[in-house]
Amino acid sequence: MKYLSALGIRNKSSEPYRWVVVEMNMNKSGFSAKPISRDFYARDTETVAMALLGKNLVHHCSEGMRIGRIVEVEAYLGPHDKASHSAKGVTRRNRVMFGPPGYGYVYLIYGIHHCMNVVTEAKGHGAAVLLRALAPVVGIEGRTSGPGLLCKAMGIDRSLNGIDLCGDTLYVTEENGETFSVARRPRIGVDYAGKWAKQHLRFYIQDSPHISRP
DNA sequence: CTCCGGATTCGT
DNA sequence: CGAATCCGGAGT
Repeated sequence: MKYLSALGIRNKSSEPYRWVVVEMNMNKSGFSAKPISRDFYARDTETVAMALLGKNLVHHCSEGMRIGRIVEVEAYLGPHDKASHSAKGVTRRNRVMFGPPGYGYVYLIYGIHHCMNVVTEAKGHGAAVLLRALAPVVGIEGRTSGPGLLCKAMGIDRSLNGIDLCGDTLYVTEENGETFSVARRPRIGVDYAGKWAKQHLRFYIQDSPHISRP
């Protein structure tokens, strides 16, 4: 059963509400928005990366529903991309990247932080898009700019590695927001990757105040 | 088994 | 700029 629902949103009690209209349906957690389809992910990785900008990431976790609008991502193209985890071939850690599209690849970095990716392209390709920053929408506490902080604010950790993003727990939804310009820059923290470090595979919403780095 | 370093963040 | 802190991947 589907509903159109208007959510009143404010991040601080001193701010006015703004209203967001979303298509929702019932699931085990109560209300949820509709996940985008697997076909969306089964495309060229740069295309998926840019298309993710402006969409909402939704997580129904034990503390309730959390939603953030995706404002910054990085594309990791496959085994030929020396900055990608998949450049080392299939391993225990990265095997989700080589699986079918539309699944979450979540790993621990520097022993402290989690990073969340969405798997793209056909099964076996080994590509993904890293989610780097969100704008808070619903249920978010703390900062959301930077891949580790994004995961912390959304309640995402390695227990969600391999999760089906076409399911009803963690997924991406359409958002009817304002139009925006997309900026391209080199990816962050991949200086070891030679010429691949120079490729402009980081995408973000121009002028968003929630970008992790300019 | 040991060793090295990382798609980061925070505090100095 | 260095510490935190753990695990994956490579080498012995």
